[in-house]
Amino acid sequence: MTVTVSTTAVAADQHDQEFALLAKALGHPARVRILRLLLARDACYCGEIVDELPLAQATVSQHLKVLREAALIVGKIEGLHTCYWADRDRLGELHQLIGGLLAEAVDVNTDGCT
Amino acid sequence: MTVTVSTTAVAADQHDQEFALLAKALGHPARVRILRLLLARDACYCGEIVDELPLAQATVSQHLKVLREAALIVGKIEGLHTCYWADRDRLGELHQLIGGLLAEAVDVNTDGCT
DNA sequence: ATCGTTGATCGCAAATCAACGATGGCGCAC
DNA sequence: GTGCGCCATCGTTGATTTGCGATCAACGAT
Repeated sequence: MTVTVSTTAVAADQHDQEFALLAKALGHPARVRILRLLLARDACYCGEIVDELPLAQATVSQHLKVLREAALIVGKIEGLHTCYWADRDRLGELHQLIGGLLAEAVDVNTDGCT
Repeated sequence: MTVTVSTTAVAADQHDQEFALLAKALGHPARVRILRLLLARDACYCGEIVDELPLAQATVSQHLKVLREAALIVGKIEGLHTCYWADRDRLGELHQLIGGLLAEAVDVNTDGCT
């Protein structure tokens, strides 16, 4: 087991990695749109998502894959259709990560340059 | 002035655009690291950031540019040095955007597929 | 005026991403 | 079995990103 003494540089790096991974997955409007759609609808079929977006089926599938790899959404084959839904907790993780950043040293914001 | 009636599709698109823009800027570990560094230190010179990262000066400068373009950080030339600091409010915007997403329809999370 | 320092920018190479048509697997209907 | 609809994946194209050395502009010091 690794020592969990403090915010080691290594641990922080992994933090950054995780943060970046999540942020990157949401770094494209189409993917934000898809996630919003899934959050609003609780769950829906891939076809509905394709219908909703001005993109080819292959492209949407690609975006879904990126979101899946970031674990922001889950897909389950259901006979003919594939059902997708958002993992709210996973998005919550990103929310918390940012919250953690914002909490770091909240004090004077005036320019301490000079 | 535009009508602010409801969450128009167009407005939502702009929302997604903004969301993606911010997320994309944070979609690289080095940039997360830089932002963390600036948040922790309130403000610091470019050189210090370069020293802190295992990257060449040109690369760091490039990352700083991306963060600047996303308005997540601010840079001010100060004689020889350039002083950078984080815009906490801007990061807060992303935080809120995610919060807004999470708020959308918080109910049954069981699979409504079948 | 000529350095040395700082940091932004240019230009290049490698890697990755975005979008799409085409293909293929899989399940259902016949 | 054959055919069809759904969707993941492959392969290709063009655009963007990443990382870096080299260069350049601005500035302070000599």
